[in-house]
Amino acid sequence: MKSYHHGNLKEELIACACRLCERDGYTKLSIRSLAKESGVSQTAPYRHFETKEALYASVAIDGFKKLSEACYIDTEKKVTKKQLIDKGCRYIEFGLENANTYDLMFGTAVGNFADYPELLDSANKTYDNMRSSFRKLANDSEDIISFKCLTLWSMIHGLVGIIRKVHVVGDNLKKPSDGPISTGRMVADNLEQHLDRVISGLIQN
Amino acid sequence: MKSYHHGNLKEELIACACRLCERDGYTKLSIRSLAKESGVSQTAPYRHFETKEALYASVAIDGFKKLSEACYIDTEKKVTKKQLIDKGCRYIEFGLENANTYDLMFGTAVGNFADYPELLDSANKTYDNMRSSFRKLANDSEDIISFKCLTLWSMIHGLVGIIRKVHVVGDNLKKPSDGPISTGRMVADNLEQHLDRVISGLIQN
DNA sequence: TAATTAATGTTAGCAGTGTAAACATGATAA
DNA sequence: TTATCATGTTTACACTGCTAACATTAATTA
Repeated sequence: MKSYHHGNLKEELIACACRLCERDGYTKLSIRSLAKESGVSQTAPYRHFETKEALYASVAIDGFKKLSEACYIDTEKKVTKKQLIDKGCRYIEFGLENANTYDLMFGTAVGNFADYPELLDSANKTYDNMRSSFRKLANDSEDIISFKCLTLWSMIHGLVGIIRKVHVVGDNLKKPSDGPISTGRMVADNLEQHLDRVISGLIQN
Repeated sequence: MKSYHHGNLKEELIACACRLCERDGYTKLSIRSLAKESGVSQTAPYRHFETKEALYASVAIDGFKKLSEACYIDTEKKVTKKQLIDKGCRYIEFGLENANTYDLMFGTAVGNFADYPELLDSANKTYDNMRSSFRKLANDSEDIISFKCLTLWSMIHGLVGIIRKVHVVGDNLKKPSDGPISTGRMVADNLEQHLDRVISGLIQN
């Protein structure tokens, strides 16, 4: 016989939300279905999340922690170009393999990260590690580090978006020899080489 | 006295949807509110759009046309580096000034562009003009053109996303000297210079 | 021109949503 | 032991996308 109090509802809701968000996309997620999945009444989640956005924030936090982990570089030790290329690859792989979660993290589901300090913190940590990597890689001024870091970040972030869009499109298209489809596939299939070229260019300048 | 038939409902719905999507974000848009705005019954829009996604597609088509126009380069004539930098700037400006529409265009609101041939077409045209620009700028192989084009596209697409996220975050934060906030602002404020560096690197290699 | 059909509108209704208010239960602190 | 407070439930409201059945008018055809 189950007790009136769940005991571990918040964690279970987050875990469940993470799973469903990734499976169906965050737009398909409803608080009610989530409650049902956890065997609890429709409005029970509101004891743990003020709004749906707060629930999204929790899922995003989990996502940023996993992303950070997936592409972490130990910046105490020496950092090599190869490591940075690898970091970029793993970032992009995360974005492609956790596409729906990635949307949640970088889309407009959570309007303002500052409303959720832990989210802001976990997002910043992801960026900080990339920045530290650049700082360790070459003896540049802070301005140059900013430039290089944002260039790479925008590149890999953009690649995630573009490759996905292009793949989705490509699946139902007689592919033109010239359009974004073949290009997207090409880059996705040669990710490491592509990043090598970009990062090499960045390091030299 | 107004007639039973509206006469121009589809166009009015699209125009209205474009306006509301940009103002409030596409998630806030409802078919019902749209119908009310156009002075027509709740379900009248279903005579012109099978689903809400189809309506989104129409808004996205309009967005891609405007984006294409905003950063068009005449690739019949000679193309200069300066023009390409300018193209990138105007692309990013479009993304920032029409942020909500841009989300709709590049997010998951429309699952598969191939379901809406006109959308696929207008999206491809945007890309094609950038590709043609690169082709005109230097005498590279098609593979190299693909590489350069996708690099730049990902960069500017990524910049739109990152700058926005960073700005939203930044507005409510004691800015750390090291985090993404100051970086994002810096780049947004020096967009032309930033793009110059990236594109110059691309052209030389 | 008259009759028929197709396009475009309306009304009513279903199942689902986020969220607030009032109430119930039971763990924890006084 | 009792009072409080966190956490659960029930009920309800206003909203959503979408379907089915019906109404009106424009377009097509006999």
